Amino acid sequence: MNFENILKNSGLRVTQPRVAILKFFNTSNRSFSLPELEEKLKDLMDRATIYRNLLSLHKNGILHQVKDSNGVNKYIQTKRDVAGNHAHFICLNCGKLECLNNMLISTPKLPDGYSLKRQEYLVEGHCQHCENL
Amino acid sequence: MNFENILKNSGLRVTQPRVAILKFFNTSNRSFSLPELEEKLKDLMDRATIYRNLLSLHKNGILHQVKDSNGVNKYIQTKRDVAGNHAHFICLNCGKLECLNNMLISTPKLPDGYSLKRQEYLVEGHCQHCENL
DNA sequence: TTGTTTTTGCAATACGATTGCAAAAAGAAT
DNA sequence: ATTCTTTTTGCAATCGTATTGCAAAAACAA
Repeated sequence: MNFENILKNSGLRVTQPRVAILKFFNTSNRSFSLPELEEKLKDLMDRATIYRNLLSLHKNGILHQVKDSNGVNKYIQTKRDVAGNHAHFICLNCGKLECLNNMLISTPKLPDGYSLKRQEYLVEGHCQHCENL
Repeated sequence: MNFENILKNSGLRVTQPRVAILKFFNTSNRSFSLPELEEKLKDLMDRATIYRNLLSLHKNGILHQVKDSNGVNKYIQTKRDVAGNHAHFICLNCGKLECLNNMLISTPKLPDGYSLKRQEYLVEGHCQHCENL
C-alpha cells in the first residue's frame, strides 16, 4: 500500500505535506515530537501544517501518539500487529518508542461507581543500543 | 504532626508560603495543578514561590506528583499508607487524584538489554461523585 | 475549466514551566 | 537582641510546546 492510498482510505486528501510526512516516518523506526519534526521537515512545510497533520493522521489511526514523561507528544507509525491496550516504552536517549505487546493492560479495577475513560502505561529507560553506549 | 514539624523534618525552613501551601493541601483531598494553585493562593504568594515549593515538597516526599493526560503536573498530599509502584487515577471532572493501591505495578518485562528508569500508569475517568452528576 | 471544500503558510497567541536577580526572611552565631 | 550567613521570596522575563485565525493556495468534484 502506497502513501497515496493510505490517505485516500482514510478520506484524507493527498497533499504534498502529508505524503512527505508519511514518507519520513516510513524511513525511520523511531518516534518524533513536533519540535523534532519541525527541524527535520522545515524546508518542506510549515510547523502548523505538521501539527495539524499529526492530529489528523493520529485521529485516523495512521500514527500512534504517546506522551513522554515530560508531557511531550511523540509520534510513530502505527504498527498493524498491535492491538488492545498495551504499555509503551520510550528510550530516554534516542526516542525509540516501542509498544510492549507482552504487557497487555487489563481493565483496571476502580472503586465502585467510578468510570474509566482512558489509561496509559508509560515505561521509560534505555533501549539496547543506547544502554551499551 | 503539625506543618512546622513536617518541614523541619525534611530540613526545609519554616516559611509563611510553605506553611500556607501545606495548610491548603491539608484542607482538600484532591489534586491541583500549578495554575490552579496560583489561582487559589495568588493573594498569599507568587507563582514562582508556589512552583519552587511544589518542587521541594515533592522532592522531600511531602507531595505526590502525577502528570495528567494533558501533560500537566498535578500535586496532592502524599498518603503515608501508599508504597511501591502503583497506578494513579485522576478524575477528569473534579481533579480528584487517587493512588490505586490495588493495582501494584510489577516490574515490566523489557526486551533483552533494555534498562528501566521510570514508569507511570495513569488511569483517567470519573470518580463516583462526578459520575452521578 | 469552473466552483466548492479542504489544506497550507504565516503570524500571532495560549499556556504551563522555568529562571535571574535583588530584596526579604529565616535561622545560626555572638 | 544584634549581626552574619544562607535560604527563600517576589517580580519580571523567558522558554518550549501546543494551538489558532485568516487569507491564499491546492485538491478534488462537477
